[in-house]
Amino acid sequence: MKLPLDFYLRRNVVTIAKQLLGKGLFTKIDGQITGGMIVETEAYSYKEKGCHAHNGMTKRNEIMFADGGVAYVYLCYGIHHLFNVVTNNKDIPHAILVRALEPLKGIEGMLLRTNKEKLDFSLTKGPGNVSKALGIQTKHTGISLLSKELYIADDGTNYTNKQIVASPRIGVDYAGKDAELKYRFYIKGNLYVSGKSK
DNA sequence: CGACCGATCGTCT
DNA sequence: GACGATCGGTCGA
Repeated sequence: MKLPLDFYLRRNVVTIAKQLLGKGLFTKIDGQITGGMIVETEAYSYKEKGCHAHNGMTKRNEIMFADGGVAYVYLCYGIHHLFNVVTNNKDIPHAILVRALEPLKGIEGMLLRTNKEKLDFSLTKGPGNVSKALGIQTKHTGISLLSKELYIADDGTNYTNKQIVASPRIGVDYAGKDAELKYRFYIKGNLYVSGKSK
């Protein structure tokens, strides 16, 4: 079952970021489904400096100002396509960066996209790797998360606060004080969470 | 291990 | 013209 639109339209981006843990993120490209379970997310709100939309709308972040339930994909460092979930209602730019998955489906296809020989933790660990493995690119910006090509599924898995770790976000030093916000969430002990042993 | 570095380009100032 | 919501490799201790 795909997550319903209502899921994304709620106000509290932190709540949604936590609830996305355990959900399935999949793409269907050229008839092949690839994807896995979300194990790590980061919340971004226009109210804090870490967020691309903090200083208002630009060409790049325009889609964050749309109603939730769509994808925001942008190019980072000229190399990596980073995938975000847009949440909240029109004109209230919130987004959730998906930082890591546990591979579930189409592993062969994901290995091909990433030029890997066999499955290891690096396949879908880290936001750049997630997008590469699933074939997500900036052209997918604006696509509905209930679409056929790109969607988030709910198999009923929910994690409790006890199983979720909150920590500061990665790579947002430029946000000053807001870099300290514990807006990064991951499933405790999951081996695909970024930043641990390779 | 940790620190550093190169790749690579669209976006914003 | 500078700089990333990154990654993987290399180098030195």
